Amino acid sequence: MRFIPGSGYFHLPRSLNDKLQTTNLKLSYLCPMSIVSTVQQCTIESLSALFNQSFTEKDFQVNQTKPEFEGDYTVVMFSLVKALKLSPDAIGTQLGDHLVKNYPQYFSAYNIIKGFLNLSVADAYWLDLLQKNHNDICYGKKALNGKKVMVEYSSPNTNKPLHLGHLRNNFLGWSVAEILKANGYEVIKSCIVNDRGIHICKSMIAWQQFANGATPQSTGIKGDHFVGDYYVKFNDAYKAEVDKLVSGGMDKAVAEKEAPIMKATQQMLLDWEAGKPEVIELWKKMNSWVYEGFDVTYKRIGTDFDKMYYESDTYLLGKNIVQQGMDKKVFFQKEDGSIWIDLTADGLDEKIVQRKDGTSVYITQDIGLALQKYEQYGIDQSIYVIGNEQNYHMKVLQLICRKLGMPNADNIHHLSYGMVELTTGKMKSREGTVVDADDLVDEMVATAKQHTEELGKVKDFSETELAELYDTLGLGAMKFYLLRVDPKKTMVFNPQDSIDFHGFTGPFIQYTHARIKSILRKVDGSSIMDNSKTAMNHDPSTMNLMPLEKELIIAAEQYPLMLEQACAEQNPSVIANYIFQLAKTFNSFYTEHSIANAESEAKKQLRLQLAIFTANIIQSGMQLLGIRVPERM
RNA sequence: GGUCCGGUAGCUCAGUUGGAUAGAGCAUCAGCCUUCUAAGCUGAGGGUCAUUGGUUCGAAUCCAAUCCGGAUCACCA
Repeated sequence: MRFIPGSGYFHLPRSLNDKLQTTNLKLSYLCPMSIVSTVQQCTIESLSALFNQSFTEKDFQVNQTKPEFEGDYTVVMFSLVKALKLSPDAIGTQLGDHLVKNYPQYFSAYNIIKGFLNLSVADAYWLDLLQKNHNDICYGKKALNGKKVMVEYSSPNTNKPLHLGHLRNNFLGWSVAEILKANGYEVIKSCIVNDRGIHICKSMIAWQQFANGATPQSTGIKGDHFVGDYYVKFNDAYKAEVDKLVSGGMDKAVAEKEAPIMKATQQMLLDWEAGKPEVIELWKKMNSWVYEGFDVTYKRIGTDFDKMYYESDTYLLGKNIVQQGMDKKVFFQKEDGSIWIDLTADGLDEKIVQRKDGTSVYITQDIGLALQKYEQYGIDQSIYVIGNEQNYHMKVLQLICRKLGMPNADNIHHLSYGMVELTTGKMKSREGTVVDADDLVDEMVATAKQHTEELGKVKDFSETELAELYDTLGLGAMKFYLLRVDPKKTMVFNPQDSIDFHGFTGPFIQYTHARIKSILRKVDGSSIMDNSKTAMNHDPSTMNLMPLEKELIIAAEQYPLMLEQACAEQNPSVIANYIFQLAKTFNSFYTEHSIANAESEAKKQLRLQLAIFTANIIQSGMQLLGIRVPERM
């Protein structure tokens, strides 16, 4: 899963070069290799020349040099000591000499401190990199690789509106899909809607009993919230009925089954499965209300899908698979007729795959849908963005698929993300502590409005421009807040932190972008084009990079690697952390050095290129997180 | 109880294919706007990397045990 550096065009083995002639992968090799890979390759070649021994990039470590030492990248000597039978410093001296002598285009100097070989990368290398890439809006992205991936995410229930937990799922799924695209994969974003079942019937029954024909239109309530309200009403009524039965002397467990509203709900589920027209009609009507509401929310938060699956269509899938499993003796039948799989040998339990009444359970549907996805799209990988509470379920799903010998079994991947908790603990719908998605978006946008008005920098904006800016900032803050944390970890949602627009936040990065754009507006665009090459080429003496200039190029150089790492780990937080680091570096640079009024024309062109490079990467990286960046703010 | 995941600064999080004195943001304190947007920059304080032992030139990172927290182990989805 981890990214392995070293796949650039530099010194490709002959066989691989030959391969490139005949495959469509050619383009992905056209991007220049990273400086880390360059250091590795040069080190390998130097070691071979010096000591006549062959090493691979795994035999030694290349790190970025710590700021307190002179140099840019560091080769750690210790792991070579055994093979070469020399002291770390002796190896370092020979290697450093050889590298600087034989690769002057890459290395300008070296020093050795306690077994660490610190290499200074030649300014010419950085300048070349800057000139070649600063204007490339596709910098770091890869050409199509012919692989197809499906990312299933969001997966809402049609009985209640989206909440904070769904937001993490939506942002994560969307972002991972975009990151995969940027790395050359063809991606199908899909969504399975849980639109049937007992929980859906609960809100239907409650509406029948309490609504008196009210609709979202008649009440002015957004459709998903409207239906969600009846789901709550069901639970209130149900609890009241159970309490009444219990106080009448009934056992609680019995009361929970005997409560009239629950019995009515169960009957409704049977009627639904039997296709009873008035139940189907009500179901369609209420679901359509929910979808109207979801559409508004999805559009607002920027979620989209290429393929929708509905559980009402897929819940019967997998039935024939049960029969196949019986034939293959993967499943077995118990005396009561129910069908199971024994996973105890794999450290799990027995798992039911078909009820005694012949109906299929959740996991069976999932097996069927997994196969359908594969057959419909021929996908190479199938990613499920699902909370870690379902780790066990997904493990079982994959295991069953394997045992059934399904061709797609190994392509299933559970992108398991952690729950979002509140500072007060977990969200609990029963205690009313669930943070509603629509409310949260409104609050973030309102906060953006308030901050913007306080600062008063965009007083000339039109109403439309202002509304767009508030959306950009509010949603940017929210998405960044949820995506900056490693997906697999449980995270805490702190309302105060989430509406902070300073520091490690989306608006901080957006602000950096707006500042750059402000400079670029002030500098005549044509002068950039006309003067850049001539000025910079004619004045090499002023081209000695200052520390912050170099630091910024070094950071920018790492973007392609970050994209690969984010893809390999399916982890947008890699990009969030990186872009923040880049923006921070730019802000230090910005404070220290003037761009428009630089010391010389050459420096001005250099810094303009740096600013453009930074803005392009910020824009590109933020786009992969689903965050827009403003021209002004 | 079985399985899995986690424990790093007051708070929220980086850092984990083993590398130099463990980093950010928030909060606290001290500075910086007649010069490209101060939603910014600079600096200070703040750590038993849960605990103990092991592996080795070197451990927050790998291994073992323990403590603490969470998830899961439904004829629910």
